[in-house]
Amino acid sequence: MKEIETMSKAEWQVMRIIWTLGQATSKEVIDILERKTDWKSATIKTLIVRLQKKNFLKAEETKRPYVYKPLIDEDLAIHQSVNNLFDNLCCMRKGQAIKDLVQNSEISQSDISDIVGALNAKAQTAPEEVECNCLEANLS
Amino acid sequence: MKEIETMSKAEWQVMRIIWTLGQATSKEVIDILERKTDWKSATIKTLIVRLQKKNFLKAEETKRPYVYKPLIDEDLAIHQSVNNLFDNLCCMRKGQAIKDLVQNSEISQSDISDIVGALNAKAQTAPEEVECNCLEANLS
DNA sequence: ACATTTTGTTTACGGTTGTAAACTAAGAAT
DNA sequence: ATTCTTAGTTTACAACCGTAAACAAAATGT
Repeated sequence: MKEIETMSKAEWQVMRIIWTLGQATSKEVIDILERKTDWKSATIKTLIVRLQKKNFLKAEETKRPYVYKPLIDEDLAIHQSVNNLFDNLCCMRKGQAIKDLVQNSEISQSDISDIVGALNAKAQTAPEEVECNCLEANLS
Repeated sequence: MKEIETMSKAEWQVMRIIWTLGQATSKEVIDILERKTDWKSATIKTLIVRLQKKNFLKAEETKRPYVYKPLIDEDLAIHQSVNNLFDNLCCMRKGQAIKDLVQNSEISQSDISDIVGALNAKAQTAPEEVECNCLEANLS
């Protein structure tokens, strides 16, 4: 009884290639991943099949070789994954987790300005302290 | 051949309680999680056992009922999980992912300042653009 | 047309996770 | 001491995941 499909680590690698190329044949995906990883082509085929079953990819089957296209937007997928993970965290600690991410990620000047902008907006209504609700019955 | 143990979603819930309390008996954990979720006590016992096998928890077995204590620091666990997820992402998109997180998380005033501070430091050396390496053979 | 190569489909297998019952041992109550 | 209750251990089972071989169908080369 799973409500929302999630993407496994290996599946992410496949999707990234297809998102970046816009679309791709299995050969393209396999060539790239055989350079990035030590996966066998059979493994990569399995991942493509699973991504289709999960409705993250579709195959254009009008002619061979099939062309695979994403069915989910990359930014949406990122949004869902990241927020899904943050749901696990104590809300009191999310701020520091974000700071840690900032320090450990390469970020462009324009993204930095963007994030600062978002933070300034946030500061208008942000609380002095965020309460930990790890022991509360309450959802989230 | 798994190098680093990961914490599953359900296991996170257990750890959060024990981190917040500092230590806890199984009864305490079960009482709290039975209010937060619809898990049976048997399920929660299983999670506690698995967390011990993964070395995230240890039981103080000197007297009954056992007292369970965390073997991993909460901030370290968060750091590992979050960075592990971010490793899946196209590096070009991490900035926007962080912005999205900022917008969707409750963050305290002091954490906001902290993050802004980190961003300002980052801006000293940040590149104009971050290159996508989704198709590169290169690690990461 | 037939052999070979490429690409897609099916099957496989061990480990993890969500979910939990059953069993056992140790405390508590009478 | 015997029974009830609580807490810890063992077993279970289906879905998902990493990993891949085997098989089938289509395209390509000769």
